[in-house]
Amino acid sequence: MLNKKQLLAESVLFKGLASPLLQQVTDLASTKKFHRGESIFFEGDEATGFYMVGQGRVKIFKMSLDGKEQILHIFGAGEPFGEVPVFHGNPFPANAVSLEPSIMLFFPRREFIGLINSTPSLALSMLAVLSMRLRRFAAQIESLSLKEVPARLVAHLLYLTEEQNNTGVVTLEIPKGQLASLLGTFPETLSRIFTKMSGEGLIRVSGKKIEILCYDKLLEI
Amino acid sequence: MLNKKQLLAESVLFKGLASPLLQQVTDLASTKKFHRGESIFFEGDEATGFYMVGQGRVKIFKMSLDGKEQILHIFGAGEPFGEVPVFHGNPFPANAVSLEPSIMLFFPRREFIGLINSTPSLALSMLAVLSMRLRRFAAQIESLSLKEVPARLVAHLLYLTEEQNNTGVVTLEIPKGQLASLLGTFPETLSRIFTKMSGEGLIRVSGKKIEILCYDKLLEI
DNA sequence: TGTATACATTGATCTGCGTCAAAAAAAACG
DNA sequence: CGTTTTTTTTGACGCAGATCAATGTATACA
Repeated sequence: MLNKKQLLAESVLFKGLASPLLQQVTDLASTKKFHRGESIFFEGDEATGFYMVGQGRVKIFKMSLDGKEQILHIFGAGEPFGEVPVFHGNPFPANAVSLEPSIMLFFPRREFIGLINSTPSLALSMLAVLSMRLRRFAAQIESLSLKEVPARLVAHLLYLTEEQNNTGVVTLEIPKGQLASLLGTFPETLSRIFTKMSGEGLIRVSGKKIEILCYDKLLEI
Repeated sequence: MLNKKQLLAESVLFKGLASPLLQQVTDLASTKKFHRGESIFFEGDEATGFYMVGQGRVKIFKMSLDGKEQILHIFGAGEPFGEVPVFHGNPFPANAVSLEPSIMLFFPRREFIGLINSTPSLALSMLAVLSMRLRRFAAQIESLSLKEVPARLVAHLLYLTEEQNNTGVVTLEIPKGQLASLLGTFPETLSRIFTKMSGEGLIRVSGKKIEILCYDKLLEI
């Protein structure tokens, strides 16, 4: 089972909230299970509230007419998603599917806005979350239009090393095909780049483990 | 001269604010003039507050090491910019330069946060603004990675037609080279696409005026 | 443990568009 | 107005990476 209150207390959004308020938030959230590959919402759906990952992972993505997808985010436990339409009333701007068996918390729009109205610190947390996302998006746009694919891959690997605060070995938490979509390219291209970089002795790939061999050379890309 | 209070009263951010509060906001904002091409802030600068366009236009953009630029936004009168770092404390994530002789209003961070703390409706307006931007960014990312340049141009033209709620003739408010950067491409490429589409009888270009000749065919792209 | 499904790699080909160069057109400005 | 500066257009060329097709390798699930 999932300890809702503890999860919420540790999330960016509700961290530092006074205990009675936290209880209020906890009561507000309903939970729902999703299995791997199941859709949570679609682009264009009316948004009656937003979600937070309780357990598992979600992928947020856009889709073109001919079925190509571009991943916008991948979120894990404690991260809110689908909050954007809550504040301007439009429908969801992208799709969400569960990447694995997951539990999602759902916060109904109207009640949540009420809560924000009476809790300035919550409003500020939410502003911080949205600001951080805008930052990431700006970086992603920069990346897509100013860098070529190898550079995007390197940036992502370095980002992962930092996130997994570690020793030169990063673990991909998504299949390589999905990573390709996240980087705005295709599985074939990504695969070729992996082999090329391995050949040059920059990295060593084995399954989902990637070893960073030559940190300096990577930075040059 | 610029009527600060009236401008603010009509801006998305402060619209609907009670008069005494509006006065408070007005007093908070200092004004500064910029001439065409002048920088307002740089990526990486510490952010002590945010801005709003009083008069003129700003371009918000990222720059690669070798000098290529990708425009993220172009803002006109009444639109706030540089608000993102206010809420998470990091430096500015992009550059801002004035596109023409402009007047900018500046809101110091600390005081503004204080104001939000005591004005829930202001917090909600700000949340709405940030949400809208996230939406646009998501669309831009989709566009960059899933569509080719002609499709991006068409999308932009249709967006302009709507914004200028009019009769099949849109006016570009920026030079074509800048438009290229906004679309994530280069002046040469954009120029070629314009000639091609003119040749096909889809549009008619003369200077900054673009006439939409065949609405339906454009939609197919 | 075998079989089905998803994921990954490799090769061959094609093309959109970035890049360099240079001229023409338009706009800015004294 | 004429001159300078900026913007736009045209041409030739090359390459990163998308696309098609086929095979090899993990992973799931009965």
